[in-house]
Amino acid sequence: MALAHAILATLLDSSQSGYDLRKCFEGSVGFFWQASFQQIYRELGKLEEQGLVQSEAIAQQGRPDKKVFAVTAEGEAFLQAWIRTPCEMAPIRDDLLVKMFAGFLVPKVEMLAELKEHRSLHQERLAIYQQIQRNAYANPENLSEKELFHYLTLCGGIQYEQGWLNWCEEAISILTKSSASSVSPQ
Amino acid sequence: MALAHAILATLLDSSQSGYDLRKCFEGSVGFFWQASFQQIYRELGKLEEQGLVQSEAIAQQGRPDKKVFAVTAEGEAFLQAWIRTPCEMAPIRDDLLVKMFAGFLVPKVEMLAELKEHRSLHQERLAIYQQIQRNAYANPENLSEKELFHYLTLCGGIQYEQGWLNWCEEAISILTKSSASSVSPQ
DNA sequence: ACTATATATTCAACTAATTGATTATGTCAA
DNA sequence: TTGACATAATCAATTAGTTGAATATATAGT
Repeated sequence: MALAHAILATLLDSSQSGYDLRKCFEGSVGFFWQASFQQIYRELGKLEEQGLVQSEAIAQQGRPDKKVFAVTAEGEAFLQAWIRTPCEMAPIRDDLLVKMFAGFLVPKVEMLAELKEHRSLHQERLAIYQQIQRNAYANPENLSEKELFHYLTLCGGIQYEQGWLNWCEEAISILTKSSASSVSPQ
Repeated sequence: MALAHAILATLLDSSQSGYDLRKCFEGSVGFFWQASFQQIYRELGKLEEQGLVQSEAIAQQGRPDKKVFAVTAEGEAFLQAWIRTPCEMAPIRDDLLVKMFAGFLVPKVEMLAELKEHRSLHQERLAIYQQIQRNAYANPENLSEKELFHYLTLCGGIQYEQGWLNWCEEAISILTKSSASSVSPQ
């Protein structure tokens, strides 16, 4: 279970509200973890109970009040201890691959359409990550400790998307060739 | 929720017991889905209730009896319908990337050790997949419909592992360079 | 005035996944 | 003959994740 740790790691970068965290998780932090706001609020509650984060109510003009969460010393120690314990490889659980495994059940054109859709989704995502790379990490040699690790995380997201993109291209190419020479089932 | 669909797709390939399914999920089918045997048995129970699979008790000599599950016509239609509905990209949730994001909390040598461990894990996995590729799919041009789709799934696993491997190499290289010139904390 | 969007949080119900144990039978090796 | 391992299945408890809704305030556009 790493949602708690992902939240701590994000808050360590900058203290913020659950709402802002959620935006991080669908934005820049999304290349290593994703979570809904219900999950985030629930987890923040638990973390506060355990004393790993603490909140401060901030009154705002023209907007609802917000609770800004910050990592405590215990929270940092907890995160550090977790980082030091070895972890397993993340298991693959991908709907599109399951579909592909039984793809002979539908006409090839339909599988091709889904593959092309995913290709463009991964292309978009990759383009976003590469833009972050160009804008924020123009010369990786001169980064601070913290920035360097954030940069490595971004690189992970890029490799991941690149991998999927390669596969989409490969699968489209193979399926296109084979459907040119044979008739698809219904 | 694609566990049910992953089970149906696997059973469609060959009818088998929950125990055998579990072995598939940690073996060759593992490049698109992973599940524990508790999950599999529970899901098989549900699928049987819904009439999507049916079981036959097989008495064995020298071993406990087993229940072999087969996909019904309804099960196949159900799977086909699911394949035809578009799906989203799989979200990334990777412990190692979370660790990396807050990697500045521990000495670089420790992060490097973890990265090297994961590099070898991904290398091993990739080697297994590539061996399957060489053994079972020596010339992808002459595959049957079904085999072709299974082959594409394998390609997905290969690209995935290759992507992580690339990242491990990249991260190790960058961290090694930077730790040569600076002292680690802690 | 009405609608949509954005900020900010929470509740309730449900489904999925993990962890750990339990119950059988049989084989093989020390 | 004891222990380790493989086959085969299930139960109970807990944790994690999803879905859908509700509440409240403010801004911008039609």
